[in-house]
Amino acid sequence: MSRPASTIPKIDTRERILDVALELFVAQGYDKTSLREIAEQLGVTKAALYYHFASKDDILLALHGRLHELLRETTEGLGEAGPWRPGAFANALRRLIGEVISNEKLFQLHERNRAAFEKLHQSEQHTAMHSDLEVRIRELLADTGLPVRTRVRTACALGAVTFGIMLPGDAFADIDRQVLAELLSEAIDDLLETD
Amino acid sequence: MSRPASTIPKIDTRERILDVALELFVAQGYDKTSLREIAEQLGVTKAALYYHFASKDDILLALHGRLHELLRETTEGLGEAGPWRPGAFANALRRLIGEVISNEKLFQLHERNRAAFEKLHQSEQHTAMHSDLEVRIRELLADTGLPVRTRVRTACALGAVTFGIMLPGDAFADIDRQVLAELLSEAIDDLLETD
DNA sequence: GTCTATATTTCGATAGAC
DNA sequence: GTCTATCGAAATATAGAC
Repeated sequence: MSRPASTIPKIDTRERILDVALELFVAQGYDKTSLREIAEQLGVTKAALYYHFASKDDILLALHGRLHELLRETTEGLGEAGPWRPGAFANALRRLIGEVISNEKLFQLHERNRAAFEKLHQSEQHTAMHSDLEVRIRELLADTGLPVRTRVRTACALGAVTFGIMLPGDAFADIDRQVLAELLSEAIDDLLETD
Repeated sequence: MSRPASTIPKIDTRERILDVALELFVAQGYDKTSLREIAEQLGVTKAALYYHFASKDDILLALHGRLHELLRETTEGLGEAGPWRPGAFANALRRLIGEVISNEKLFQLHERNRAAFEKLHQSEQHTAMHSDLEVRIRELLADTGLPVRTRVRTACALGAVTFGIMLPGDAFADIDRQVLAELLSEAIDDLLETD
């Protein structure tokens, strides 16, 4: 423990802000959540948030960064350059299932606030902050050189994983996460490896 | 044409408002779209909107009604009472593909503004305005009497159709809608009729 | 049915004390 | 690092003339 006592933060307020914001953005939506609400639930005032973040968008951007980091670790070294082969996507998706399950909220944030992220995407110069995965999926779906069937089924597989974990909410509360992961992986197989 | 000339509306302004609102709500999101924007694109003022609708939420509710009507027509007589058997769901889903394709915007509205709809859902007393389809899907997913595999795959099939049509956006612009419908139907088969 | 105001509220953001 | 206080902008909604 070489850190001087004077610089120890309360308990990393910045991260606590992000945790609360994530919770509220998922539950109510980004736009319908005010900074006042976040601050109240945290026991501080709005102004305090502005010490840690430059703007409301900046909070959203930081949460986007969490996902970005997560995807980078998961997908790095999977395909070096150029567009992916469909097989590589299947592998990435399978590998991703576990991450989505153990970071449900983070993915829900993106699924349920697509409009907000798109606006962030175009206005800010957070260039090259796109996740590789996201870009490559787009490339794969739009690649007219691939069989149409492959492209459509790729989208289906993506939807299957997304809905299989996020749509049901409480409806799948009784299902073991490990079992769920295996069933989803199996579904991906059926969608992407039929000929 | 028995309608008296004096009661002929300009061109059914109410419907035109809904059309513009649908377009903007999908493109920018419900919260980020102001009534001023809707009015401007329509060539009228904000106040005019309030003649036709009681509130902004009321506009969203009317659009929800459009979908409700659509689903009612599509699913009526499919299963009379009680929860659905999985097979009945597969049929409903297959039947639904065409509707989703030819009413893309309407479904996108719901997919991209789930937060707004949920708030509408709980605050307003638009009780019993839930679509049968929606309720029954929930029942099916949460039915602990069914095999877990069936429940998970039901969610997958739903996601496959949703993402297959809505996620890609322009990426599938080159794909014929009829072909797309057949490929999705095929994917549903693979997901729901494997043993 | 549509207009010109205007009321009312809420929110994001800033300034400056502590 | 957090507070009080406030500004300015934008949005929803209303009142009343035409």
